[in-house]
Amino acid sequence: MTDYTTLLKESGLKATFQRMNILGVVEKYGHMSVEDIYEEVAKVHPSLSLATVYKNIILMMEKGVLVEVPIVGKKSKYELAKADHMHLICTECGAVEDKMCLSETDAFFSELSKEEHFKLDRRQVNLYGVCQKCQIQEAS
Amino acid sequence: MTDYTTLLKESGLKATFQRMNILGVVEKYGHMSVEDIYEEVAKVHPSLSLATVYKNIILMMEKGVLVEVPIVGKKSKYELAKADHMHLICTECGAVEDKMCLSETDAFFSELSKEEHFKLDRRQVNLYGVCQKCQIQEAS
DNA sequence: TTAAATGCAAAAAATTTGCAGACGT
DNA sequence: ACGTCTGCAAATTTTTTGCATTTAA
Repeated sequence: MTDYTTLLKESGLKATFQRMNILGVVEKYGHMSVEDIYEEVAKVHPSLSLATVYKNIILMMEKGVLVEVPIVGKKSKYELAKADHMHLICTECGAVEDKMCLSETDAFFSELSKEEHFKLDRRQVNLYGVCQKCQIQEAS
Repeated sequence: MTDYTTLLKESGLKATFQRMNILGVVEKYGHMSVEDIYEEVAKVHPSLSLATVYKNIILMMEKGVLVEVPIVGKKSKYELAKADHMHLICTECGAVEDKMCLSETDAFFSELSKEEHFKLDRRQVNLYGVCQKCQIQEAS
């Protein structure tokens, strides 16, 4: 998906240059903090205001276009809303990688929720550790 | 466990009144934000400084006594370090409930990490939804 | 006794707000 | 043309820091 204009309009938002670019960099890099987004979009739009980034992240989250990924010990990152998935988070380099959710584990979570009379809405699975790249660098 | 003095000393920290009380309220309530902790401990120690709470949370996390629980759309909460577990988080009332990790799902995460050459250190499973109590209130 | 911890106040960082002008539809 | 959005600057909120004093061991 790359048609941000349609995505925004369907969400009841105007397709501004700033919003298109926010979505663009988030899709390109996968997971970005507020600062990350600001710095990256400012490259192509130097007059961008940080306040605009904040306002849009909040707005786009409300509209279900962006999703917050809170991370232990760091600032939250944001990603495009997409099919449920898990995150492998490298505690060395900070990289966040998406992994498909495992249908097996999802089944267990659904079942557990049912037992607990908990109306499950959203799962969040983050695995923290050291990615392959950082392991190799450490070894040398 | 209630012997915070031993816990702190074994972690190389002095057992101050402030620290004992921080651990006390965190254990009592389960999951608390920085502000929560400050307000609660200040009740028994009115001269408490918010800076002291911040400093101690950071220190106790470094020593592995406290653990951060980042939550979508809210400030992080903190809990006592304990056996790995998951969280059921109510998006209505904010309650956080601990649930034992499922050995079945853990096995899948370990296996996935191995496949990905990811050195898994810590799992974080948060299920967001509506707790039974809030469902009942909504119905009425 | 002495290194570590506290509390305060000030600084820094992060986020939010209000509003005038610009822009998308 | 209209209502929304942006950018700015100011206000708030959150978190960190430095330092003089106090405290646990």
